[in-house]
Amino acid sequence: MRNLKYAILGLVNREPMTGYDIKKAFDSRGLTNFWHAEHSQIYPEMKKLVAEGLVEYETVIRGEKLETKLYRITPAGKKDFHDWLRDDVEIERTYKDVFRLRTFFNESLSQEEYLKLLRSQLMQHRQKRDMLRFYLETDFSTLPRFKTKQMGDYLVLDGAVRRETTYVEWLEHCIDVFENGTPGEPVDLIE
Amino acid sequence: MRNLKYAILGLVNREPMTGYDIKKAFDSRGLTNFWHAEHSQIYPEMKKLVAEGLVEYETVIRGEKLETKLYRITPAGKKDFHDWLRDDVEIERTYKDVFRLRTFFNESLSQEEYLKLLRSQLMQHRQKRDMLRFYLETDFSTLPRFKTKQMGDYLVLDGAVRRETTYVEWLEHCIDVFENGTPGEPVDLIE
DNA sequence: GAGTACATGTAATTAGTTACATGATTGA
DNA sequence: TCAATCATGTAACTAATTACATGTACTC
Repeated sequence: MRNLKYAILGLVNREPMTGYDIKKAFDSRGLTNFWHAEHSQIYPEMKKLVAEGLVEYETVIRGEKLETKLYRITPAGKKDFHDWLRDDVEIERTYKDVFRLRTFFNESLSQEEYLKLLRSQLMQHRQKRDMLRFYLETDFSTLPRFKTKQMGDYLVLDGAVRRETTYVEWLEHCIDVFENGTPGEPVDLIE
Repeated sequence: MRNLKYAILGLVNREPMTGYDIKKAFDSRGLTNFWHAEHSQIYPEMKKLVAEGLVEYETVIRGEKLETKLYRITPAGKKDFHDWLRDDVEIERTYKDVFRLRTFFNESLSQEEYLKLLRSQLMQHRQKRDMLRFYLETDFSTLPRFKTKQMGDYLVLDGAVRRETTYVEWLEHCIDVFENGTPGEPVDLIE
C-alpha cells in the first residue's frame, strides 16, 4: 500500500525537509495520533523515493561541516501524491487495538484484576484526552482557513479528541458493568 | 510484542481449535474489528507455539481422509497467556488510520474532491455502525454473565459501536466545516 | 458435477521495530 | 564541558500481506 511513502511525500510536499525533520513531524502532536515511523524506516524510504524520481535532495551544510540532505518533491512526486490523495478507498475492516484484545479475553481474569487494568487505561486515556483538548482549544480557538495546512491539523486533532473521548466513555462503561452491572439489569455473579 | 501469539493462545484457551477455526475467528464479527491475521501468518505461528510447548495438537480425520490438526493449550501456554493478559501496559501513542492521514493533507485537494471522499467514507462508516448496532441489539439484549466469553464479546462489540458512532460524527463535522464553515465563525474562503 | 467451504501449507515481498553505530552543533 | 538535540545511516529481527500451491468434504 506504500502508506509511508505517501505520508512522507505529503510532508515534503508542504515544504522541503530533512529526514530528521520528517521524523520530528511523525513525533509531533498532530501526526503521531494516526501515523508514525522510526528513522530507520524513513532514511531507506527517502533513498527509494529518490531512486523513483519522486523527491530530490540538495546537500546543505549546517554550521561548520555537518552535511544534511534537504529533500524536495519533484513534479512526478506531486502527481503521484495527488493521485493517492484523491483515491476513494474502502474503510479498513480492522483497527488493531491490543487492549480491546485483552478485553475480549477478560473472562480469564478475576474481576478485580481486570478492573485494575481498566482503571489504569482510563487514567491514561483521560490524560491524553485532556492534553488533546488543551491543544485544540489553544491552537484552534477560531476555525482555520480552507486550503491551509492548519485546516488539516485542526480536523485530525478534532478527530483525535473525539476518539479519546469515546475511548474514555467506553472504559467508563466497562468499569460500570464490572462494578455495578447494568442499571435495572440484575447480573449473575458467578465466582 | 508477539500479539498474534497471545490472540491465538486466547482463542485456543477458550476451546481446542484448528488453524482454520482460528482464521474464521479472526474474520468473525467480534474479533475482526480489532484484530486480524491471514492463514499464512497463522499456520507458521502454530508451529512456533508447538515448538515453544505452549500448544499441542492431535491429528483428527474429518470424513474419509482429510487430516486436520486440533490444537489445544498446554499448562505452560495457559500460564504464558495469563501473564500477558494481566500485564498492565501503556496505551498506544499511534492508532494508524490512512483516512486521517489523507485528511491531514486535504489542503492539496479542492474542496469538492475532498468532500467527495468524506461523503464516501461517511456512507461506509454509517453502514458499519448500523450493522454493529444491529449485532449488539440482537445478540446482547440482556447483559451477559461475568466470567463468560459472551461478556468479552459484548464489551468489545459495544466498543466497536462507540468507535464507529464517533467516526461518523467526526466525518459529519468535517463535512459540515467544508460545506458551511462553523456556525457563527465566518470562514475565509480562499479560491 | 459443480461450486463452496474446509483444510494446510510455503514463498516472496513489504512494513515495522529494536539495536547498533557514528559524529556535529548548540546552549546552559 | 556536558548534555541535549541535530543528523544519518545499517543490521537484525519481527510482523504482515499477497501470491502460489494443493487437496478433501459437503451440499445443491
